[in-house]
Amino acid sequence: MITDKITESILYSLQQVFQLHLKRADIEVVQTSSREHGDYASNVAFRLAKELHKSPKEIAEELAVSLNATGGFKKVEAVNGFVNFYLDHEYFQGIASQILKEKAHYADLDILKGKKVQVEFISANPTGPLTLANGRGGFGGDVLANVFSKVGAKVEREYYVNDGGNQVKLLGDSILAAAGKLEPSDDFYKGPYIEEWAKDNARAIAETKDSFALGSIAAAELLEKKIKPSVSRMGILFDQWFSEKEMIDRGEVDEGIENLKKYGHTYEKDGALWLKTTEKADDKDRVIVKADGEKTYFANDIAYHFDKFYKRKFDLVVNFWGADHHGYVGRMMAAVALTVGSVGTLRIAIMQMVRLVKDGQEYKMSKRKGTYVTMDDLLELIGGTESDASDVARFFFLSRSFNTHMDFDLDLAKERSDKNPVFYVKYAYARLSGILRNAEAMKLPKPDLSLLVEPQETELIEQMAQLPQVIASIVTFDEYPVHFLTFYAIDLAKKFHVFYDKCRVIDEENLSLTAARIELVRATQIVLGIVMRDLIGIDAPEKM
RNA sequence: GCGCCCGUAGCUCAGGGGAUAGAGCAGUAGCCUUCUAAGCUAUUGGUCGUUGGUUCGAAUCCAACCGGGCGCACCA
Repeated sequence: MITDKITESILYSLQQVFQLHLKRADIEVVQTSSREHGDYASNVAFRLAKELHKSPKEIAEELAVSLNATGGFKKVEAVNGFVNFYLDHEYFQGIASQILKEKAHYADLDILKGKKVQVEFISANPTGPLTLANGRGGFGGDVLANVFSKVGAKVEREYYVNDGGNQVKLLGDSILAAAGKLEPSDDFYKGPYIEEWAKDNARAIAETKDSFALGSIAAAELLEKKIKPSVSRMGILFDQWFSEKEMIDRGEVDEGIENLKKYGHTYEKDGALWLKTTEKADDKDRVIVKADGEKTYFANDIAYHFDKFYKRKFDLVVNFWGADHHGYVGRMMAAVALTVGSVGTLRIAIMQMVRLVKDGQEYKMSKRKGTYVTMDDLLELIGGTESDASDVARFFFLSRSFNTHMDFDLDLAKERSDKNPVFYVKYAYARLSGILRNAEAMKLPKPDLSLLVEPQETELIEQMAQLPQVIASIVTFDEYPVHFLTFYAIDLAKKFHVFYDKCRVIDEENLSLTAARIELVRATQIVLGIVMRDLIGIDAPEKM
């Protein structure tokens, strides 16, 4: 990457001018926000002012002299203590030919090369349809998995199906209540799908002995007929649907508890079995076997994570959880820290809540009360083809940081097809493709990229040169900011639209320039294609 | 009470110690005999919740406070 090259040059000059031997990590080089400060800049002079007993201004100026002599840049300038680097056209032309050569492998990195990585997301209880909150986690997890692949990991997408706990019994009770065989309760799930199922399955209700068994039948059906189709509509393909119930039946929970006991991580108190999570920074110890002999959900979850790390040997596991479960993070991390050690790493990404706004008012969602908006509702509301609707939703959810409490305006969802920037990006791709179609039949000379010297051309290439950095920061930053991708896509589309406006590509009078610009268009199509299809996961249309 | 997250343009949101704080939408004024105007250009709009602190430099880091969301089970 270019920043590495600049860093090396700075290190060399520091050695020459000040006899300073620093490490790469000590030097910061960033892309400038404005062209008048060059292409890249470093603040190294500020950092060294104290140590060298000189003003940043002086240091920067001396460095600039040295860098101009030795660095191989078009120009290096010292401005008020900043050292600004100007790159020459050859650098940008080089990036363009690199993209043309590497094609879909452009910006492939090896940060997680060969690592076995799992992303577990959505994992909504099979007691009802997917909601908007599931949409946020769904798209986020799917895209993070894409990014992991791009940096060399072997990735698996997993949906944890909670089909073994009390919520299944609750589902059974809810159905019995809907069928009039049980007193209704506030705790029960409500919603049209409960009523429907109760009506369509009178026989099963009559014949099935207990509510857990009944709930199991309903849960299995909800999973197949509601959840899986929604997931597929969202364009998500899971490698694994991991059943909690089957894990329990295999005896993994009992095995896990025995191991916890064996290694001294537990103790008994008040008739219950406790895990010493406080040893790993949890607020309090947690019960894993209740006084009545029942295992807690936490016990199952520990076994589940044993399965991930010991049975399936993932190096890195990322769980996507809603903010309403953030209180659970401490004990889960503690349990893994206590038992997994350096075998693997667990990371938990927390999605903040999605707040629905309807007619300017907050619309309260509750699965229990049956007031919620499903992913299917949303996709239908957005309209258009199924794949368009999914792309709009995907792009919208991915345009916010996970930390942001999102407002989702349902009234706007309908119009969003015109206003969502996803179409801006798609239009850029369609334009690129159109130009290439129009040029297909032309007889062009061998392209000479050194003809690409217009500022719009350089800026377009520079934007493409950023992609590796963007991808690297997503996997490096703690919160996995996949929303960088949608912002990047918009920026790239913008640079292209500007180029399109200022630089005519197909020009019968100037075939050599046409040939060079066609190459640039090809490169842009490659990069935008990577971002849209391989990373964000939306369709890149050749025509609109 | 304790913990996590948020407070930035009229609205929805970016901004992970640097130069003049940005984008989309909304508003205003322009640009189609030329590769797709789903586009481009110009422009209006800000006490970055408040007050202190750290720093050469703070929207960004720290502390306190004010607002808002979500959690604090031998539920899942």
